[in-house]
This record gives sequence, structure tokens and C-alpha cells, in this order.
Amino acid sequence: MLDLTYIRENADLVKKAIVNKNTGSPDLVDSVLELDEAWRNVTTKLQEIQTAANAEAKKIGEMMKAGKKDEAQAVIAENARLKQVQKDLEEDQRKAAESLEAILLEIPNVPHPSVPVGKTPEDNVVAFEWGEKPTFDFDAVPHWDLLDKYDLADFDRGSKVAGAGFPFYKGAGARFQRSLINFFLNEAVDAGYTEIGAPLVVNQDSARGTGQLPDKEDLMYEAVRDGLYLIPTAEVPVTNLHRDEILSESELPIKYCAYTPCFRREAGSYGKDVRGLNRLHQFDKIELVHFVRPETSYDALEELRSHAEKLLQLLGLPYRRLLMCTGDMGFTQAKKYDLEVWSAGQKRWLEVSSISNFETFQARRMKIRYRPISDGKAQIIHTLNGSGLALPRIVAALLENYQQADGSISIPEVLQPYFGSASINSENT
RNA sequence: GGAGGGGUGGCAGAGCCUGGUUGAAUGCACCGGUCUUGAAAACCGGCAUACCCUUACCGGUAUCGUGGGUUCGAAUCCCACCCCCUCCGCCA
Repeated sequence: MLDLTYIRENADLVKKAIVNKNTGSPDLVDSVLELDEAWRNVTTKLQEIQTAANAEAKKIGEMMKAGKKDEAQAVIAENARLKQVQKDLEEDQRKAAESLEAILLEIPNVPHPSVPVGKTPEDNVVAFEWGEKPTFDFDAVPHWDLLDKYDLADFDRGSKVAGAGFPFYKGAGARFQRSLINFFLNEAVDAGYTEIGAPLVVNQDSARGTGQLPDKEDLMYEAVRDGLYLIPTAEVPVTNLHRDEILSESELPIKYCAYTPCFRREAGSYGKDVRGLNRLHQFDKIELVHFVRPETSYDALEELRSHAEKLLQLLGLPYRRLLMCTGDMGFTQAKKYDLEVWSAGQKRWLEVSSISNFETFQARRMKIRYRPISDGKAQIIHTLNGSGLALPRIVAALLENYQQADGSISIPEVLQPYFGSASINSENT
């Protein structure tokens, strides 16, 4: 959510953002300005009435104290008229505020000036590439064949028990994931993050805070009976951790890492994109979240990005960094990078991390502020997050890129202490 | 799930029975000043949030868990909901 005053003063900029992000009509801005005007008019009138009514009430109080009951009765009768006017105005104000709020929630975050303008994924900029794509003197196979071969995952039984997109992991497959989780968490903690174990369900206020509601409701599984949502990412509970709080400057920046399963309905997806581990309804992810002072958020974005990239480098996975264009970056972000790893068996790039600066967009909804030591006036902070990293596609890429001529899969050195051996082969599954 | 107690400013904690200068005593923390070679102590002053009006100053409104209600007037009375604590039950 953007600041109303900001919209008032930068109407053209916000309109441009809506157009560039391709998320709706720029006329929304005009509606906001009109509704804001209307709300302020009503509010001013209402407050005048309240001022009058309060003054009368005070007078009555004094009369009662002085024992002038009859005089008081007369004022009471007169005040009843004011009360009716007040009620009507309150209703008007409530309606105006409601419409204003609703439209405000439809206005996207304004992209940072460094973000390229564009409409489709083709307009994203490949900002950086790292590593050599592996070459093979045999036919590299996709990961689903390798999962099968070593019985690392069972999709059919997952479908039976839960549904498509909820695989079982077995043996070395399950252990492999567990070793990645531990590796990622340890790296994050070493980089200065505080580890968080988070609730896997959140209430509506939390879902609204990070921007999943009102628009992206279809993304989430919902426990209707209890009004709870299964988290689509740890971003939701972890960012909401400080909702409605005023932090002190000395505790910033706050950096959290959290491992959680993530649940996504992914309604409407199909085809090769969902083959194997490419897209699941439940998957594991380690999420990194920053709470920072506004002036430092773009430094923090690069820092966060480098933390995620380091993991890929340690794992020896070739990857590229995309700077997302305005049309492909999403509603709530001001700037966003995607990291994609090369998947040698499928011969395609797979998105494994998305790193974003939300500036005040989330924090304003959540009322997360900090008190600067200098002037003491509470100020909205900036929030950022990024995956560090999402597991299934990392597993897919590792299996595919590290497959060997003899059919075994070697394990990157950094992972071996976690996994407990140097390869996956027919002996150790 | 049952019974009882409670949710007040950054924190602690009065006020609620007996509705009326209580946006809220007091203490701590914090900020500024005096004093001091410096610091501490002491003393003086300041210190909630959001919003409206205003060039500005002044002024005003709302907020005592949340939402309703009673009343001329509610932190204070009534109702519902949420959360916390204690005891009981159930349970990994």
C-alpha cells in the first residue's frame, strides 16, 4: 500500500507505475484523489459537529454538578439534534473510508528508477551469468528419470494420498533434501541471520500484511473453518512477526532466515512446467527476510542477492541473474531479481530464488516502524526478502547437472558432510 | 472443551465498584537544560499514535484488546468476539 500523501503529490508517477506494471487502469489514481477529497470534506464536517457536541456535554456536566437540573435538561434536548447529524456524517465517513481503502489496495508499488520498463518475461534483463553449463559425453537425462532410478521420490503414491503435486520423498531423496535444508540454514546463520521456526498457517491480517490478500487469494490453501491460510512462503509469517510494532533503530537491520514447507495451489498450471519437481503444491524453502532503515534498503537488496548467489556458487550450479522488468515483477515489489539455475537434463533455466525490495509497501500495511535515535518520530521501515533457496528445483538441477557416465550422481563437496556420502548410487539409496 | 482472573501510554502500574477538566496519576526508561574538570547523583523542563484544519502559529477529532450498544457525556456500565494467565479435562 502506498502512502496517500505520496499519491497526492506524485499522481503522475503512480499512474505511470500502474501502466508499466500492467496491473490495471491509471484512472484508479484519479478515483483515489476524488475519494480522498470527499473523505476529508466529510471528516472536517464531522469533527466540527463533534467539537460542538463535546462542548455541550461538558456544559451539561457542569450544570449537573452545580445542581441546575432543569437548565441541563434543555441543553440535553438540543444536543439530541446534533447527535443525529453526527450519526449521518459518521456513516458517510465510514463509506468514504471503505471505498478509499479498497482502491488504495489495488494500486501497485512504484518501481525503482533502475528497473527496466517492459511487458513480458522477454523484457527482463539478464544482469549476470555465473558458471559453465556442464557438458556430457552421454545423454543427460531429466531429474524425474533419476528420481525413479534411485527411488528418491514417489509421485504416484503422493497423488493417491494427497493429490498431484504432493510427492513423497524416500531414502536418499529425503535425506538429500534434509541435507540441503541444513546447509542453507547454516550458511544463513553464518551470514548473520537469526533462524526462525514459523507457524505454517496465518490469519487474514497476516495474509493482507504481505499482500497475498485481497487479490491473490487463489494462491493459498485455506482452512476455512478456522479462518487460516497455509503459508505460500515463510515470507508471510516472518515478515508479519513485527506487524504493529515500533522497533528501535539500534536493533536494525533485522535479518531472519526460516525454513518452512510452502503450500501453493498453483491453479491452472500444466504441461512440462509441472513435470517432476518443477512445480509442486508443497515444497520446502529457506527464506531470508530483512527489516531495514529506508536509506539502506537498496544496499540490503544487493547484500541479500549476494547471499542467495553464494549458495548457488558453493553448490557449483550455473545460474543467471535476471533484473525483472516492470511488467513481470509483481504488484508489491519496487525492485526484484530472479535467480535461475541451469538444468542440464531439461536444458532449461529454472527459477530458484526471487529477491525483492518492497520498500514501505508491506511495512505500511503492517504498521512496522522504527524510532530514529535522532528525531524520535516513528517512521515506516523497508522490508525485503529472498529465497535462500527453494529446494525442489535445486534438487532437480543438482541431480541433472551432477549425473555421471556410470549412472551415479555425485554430491557437491560442500554438501557431502551434510549428506554423509559423496554420491548417490545404487548402493546407498 | 469447562471454571475463574485479566488486557490501560516504550515498559511497569493506578483509575473501573460510585460514568462528567482522566489522553489518562505515579515510577522507570528516553530527550533537553542546570550543576560538575568529566561522569554519576540531584534539580528543572519535555516525552503516545493517527488524522483534520492552517502558509505558519493556534486549534480540533479519534484512539485505554477488537467490534457493537446504553447515555447529553464511557477507560469506567451492558453485549459479542479475540488474546493472555491460573485451575480442571483432553492430547503429541
